Amino acid sequence: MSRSDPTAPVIVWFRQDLRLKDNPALHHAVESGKPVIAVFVLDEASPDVRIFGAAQKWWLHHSLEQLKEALAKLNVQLLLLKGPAEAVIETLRIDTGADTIVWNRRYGAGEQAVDASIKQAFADRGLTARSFNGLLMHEPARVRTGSGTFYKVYTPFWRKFSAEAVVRSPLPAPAEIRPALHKAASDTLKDWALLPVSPDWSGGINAEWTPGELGAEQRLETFLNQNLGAYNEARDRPGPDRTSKLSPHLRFGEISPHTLWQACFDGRWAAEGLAREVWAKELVWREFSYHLLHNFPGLGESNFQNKFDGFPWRQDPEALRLWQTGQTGYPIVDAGMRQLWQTGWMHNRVRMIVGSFLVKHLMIDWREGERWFWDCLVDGDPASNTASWQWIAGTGADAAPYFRIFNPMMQGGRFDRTGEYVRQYVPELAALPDKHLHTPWEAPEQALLDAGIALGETYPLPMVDHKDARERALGALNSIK
DNA sequence: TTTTGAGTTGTTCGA
DNA sequence: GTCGAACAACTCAAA
Repeated sequence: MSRSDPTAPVIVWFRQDLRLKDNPALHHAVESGKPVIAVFVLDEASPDVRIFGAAQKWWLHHSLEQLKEALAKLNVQLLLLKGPAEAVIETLRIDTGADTIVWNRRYGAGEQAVDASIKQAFADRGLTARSFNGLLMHEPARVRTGSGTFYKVYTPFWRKFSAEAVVRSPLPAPAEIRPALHKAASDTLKDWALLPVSPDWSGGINAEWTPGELGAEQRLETFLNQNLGAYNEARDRPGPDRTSKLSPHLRFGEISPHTLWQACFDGRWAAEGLAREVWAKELVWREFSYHLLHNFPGLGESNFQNKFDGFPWRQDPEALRLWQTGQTGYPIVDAGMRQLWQTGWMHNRVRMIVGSFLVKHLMIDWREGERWFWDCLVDGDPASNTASWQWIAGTGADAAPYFRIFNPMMQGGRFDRTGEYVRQYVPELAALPDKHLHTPWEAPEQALLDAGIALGETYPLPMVDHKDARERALGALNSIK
């Protein structure tokens, strides 16, 4: 049992929970009546800890700025410290005389090892370290099948999740916080240089997003008012985008899944039951990804199905580069990759199309795709990104059947029929009529001329033939059966 | 223990 | 154009 000195401060360690509302660790600290120290640690030094991708760093900068401001209004300074978390926290503990630390749990293997080590260090000194669940609606270790194993298939996981319905009401933001008096030093955001310079590629991202708790709430409100009602039918079309676009806010914990779950079933917003259920299922997909990550810690590095360990991935840096830069010659693929580059985000339907293209058409290792997404996505999530790449690659849990190879022309025609999406992100094709937009290489010469397109010059020819690539992939997949 | 039904998101081919 | 079957066989999860 730990002693508790009411005058000794409590450290609130912010991580993937950059918010004041529905923050269990913060809530607990405030309720304890102890003086509060708020800290965020930029840890790029502990072993096996995932380092933020470039787009996430942009987001993190702005999100921390918002959190810092919100805490300042409550007279609390957000300390910014850089270094291996265990050493940083230990120094902070000594400098401030804190006898307690609280945080909301995270689920990557390296991150959990750091947390366990800090917990132990506090316990060894008779001090208190308490963790809470703030990132997920369920604990990944707690949801179990009838036989006590973890779920590997989504649908039964979903059934179990909905049956248990353990979702709690969100906690309020603290009205006031008792700040701790201390002399601990803090870095500034500028010191961390999280924003891109020379070149500053953040213009498109800046225009698209408003990081921070307030931005998250606004995004949610817009979604509930405008798009929840037709979510089930509209969410699959990338242009115009009718998804919630809450993923980066969730990734940084600016809004809690409990808050979203409650909003999803709140009768104040008009929606059919089906629309609510479809959106709820998306929220639970995120939970499922964390369930997989927790129970299979190598999710980001190793094939979930180890029979893929012998798969003949191709090394092809030039093909990878064409995919990354949106120069494959398949308009829907290129539109997606350019949306990613410009805005730090890609519509989910298009993520599947470009993922399938990289893995099946180009036969490039899904880990290359995961890495690129991780660097470019503002919502790059250690669980969702890895689980989804494994899913599309067919290496994952509940994998797509091997013969499910997306046809970019067909997908484009079905989900971007009027070409709104392709025209926005591949403007060099904008003047092409709808019927040729997803197959410019089949357009009559005159149509190309009229549209000002010279294939191979102003827009590339397809880098691979669909039929050939499909057969190659099927053959390779056949070889590892 | 054994059995049984089912499994996010697709494509192609031939009638 | 639309439709249904074929594309494999396997693993999972619950009964």
